[in-house]
Amino acid sequence: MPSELNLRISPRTIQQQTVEKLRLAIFSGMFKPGSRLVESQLCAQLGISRPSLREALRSLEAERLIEIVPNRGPSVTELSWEEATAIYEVRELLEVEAAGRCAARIPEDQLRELENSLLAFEEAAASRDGSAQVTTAADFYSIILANCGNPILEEVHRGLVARISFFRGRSMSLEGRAQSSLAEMRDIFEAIAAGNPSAARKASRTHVLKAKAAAKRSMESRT
Amino acid sequence: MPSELNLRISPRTIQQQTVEKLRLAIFSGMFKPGSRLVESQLCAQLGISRPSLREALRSLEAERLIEIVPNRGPSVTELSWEEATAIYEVRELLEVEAAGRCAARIPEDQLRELENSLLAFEEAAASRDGSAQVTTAADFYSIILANCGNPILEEVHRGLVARISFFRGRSMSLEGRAQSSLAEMRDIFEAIAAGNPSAARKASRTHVLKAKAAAKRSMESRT
DNA sequence: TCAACTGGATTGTCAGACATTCTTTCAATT
DNA sequence: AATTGAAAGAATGTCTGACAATCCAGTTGA
Repeated sequence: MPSELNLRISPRTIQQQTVEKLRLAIFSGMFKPGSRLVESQLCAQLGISRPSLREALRSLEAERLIEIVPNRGPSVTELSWEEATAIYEVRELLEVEAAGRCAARIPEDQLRELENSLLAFEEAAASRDGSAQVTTAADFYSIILANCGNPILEEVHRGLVARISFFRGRSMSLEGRAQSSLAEMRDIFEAIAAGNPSAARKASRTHVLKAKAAAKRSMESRT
Repeated sequence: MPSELNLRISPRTIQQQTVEKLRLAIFSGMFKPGSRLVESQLCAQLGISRPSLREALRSLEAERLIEIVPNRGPSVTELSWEEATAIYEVRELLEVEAAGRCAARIPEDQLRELENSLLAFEEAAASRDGSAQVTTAADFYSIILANCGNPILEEVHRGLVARISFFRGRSMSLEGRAQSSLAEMRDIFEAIAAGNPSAARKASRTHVLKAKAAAKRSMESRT
């Protein structure tokens, strides 16, 4: 019996549920960047006590999704364009590597999953449902990162992408961005399906660079 | 006046101090990987209340330095060699990139700082003081990462290096490792001083790979 | 107009409490 | 003898309530 298999079933603690709910609230734009999070209000809304909430907030702080200034309390992290650029650059580094590795080692069934997620994004892109576009695109990357063979790469990437969720949401709603994004993702998929690492890397790099450019445009156009 | 300059002075909260103390305790090996951290004991030792401690623990959990299993409490994260390998690989990715960028843009005064830190490591290497070796080597990388022009790269790198502190401590005490490490770091320094990015990248890659190999040896030799 | 002040709101921190869950021990049964 | 089951003790998850320190905004006074 493989000793590494962890069969422990973890009860979902209030802290975990709170982190997840708040994270989603931030991703969905319910809490906008810069807005303050008042503890007493959140406690009431979530129906939990202050100690539990504060634990959850510390987790989110460590993820850099919120900032906690002593004696002023938590607020949703506001990313400057410089910081966002820095994140896109590191994301490029990681994602390109992951795409390359993925092309060399993805198993057949996962490749089909990847194709399905691409189709799902295609549908979302046609539907103009911004939220669905962001979600399905995220699924697509997830599969690539999950199959790159390096869980740390995956973990770090997820953390970074989470921090630019705000930009991703905006840029995806840019005129024509979803369609060109689809074309880029198709290129990535085909390179991976063909088992061609260098092509996958190239396509992936192109995609991230264009995503960054789109994010920048979306920032400049409507403040 | 530059509006980005944040002049706010933050009072150091108990939570922050606790995180720092516990982090140091883990780095120094005072709390060994896998060992349980009992809340009541830590509260007594640190002289703080349980809510404050638990907030600090959540921060450390998010940094992956400890793990908190529901109803079992926190324990110091125990890294398998596979996970450590994955971290070394991502570290390579980041550090190589940073060294390359650093070579192209480091200012004169920082270069001198880098040289000083190299000298400090040289001294530590001669002294056989393991703890000083780890510290001074970390300073050396810090300066490189701080001058790569990408704060996110720096941040992610710091987080990863923190997680393999245990391995670093062990491998540095390996016979002759400090000396060869010194030679590798000198190569990196010279490439950066010469403003030669590709040489810096190459030297940096060599260094990380050898560090990984040394860590592996140290794991195999003594349990 | 500007500076100082004051009051309310919010956070940082603590103490204490209790139900739930885990761990260990020990007895009982097969 | 080995395994199962029960019980006690310890540790965690969570809540309530409290209070001092700090921040913020609006008011007052110069």
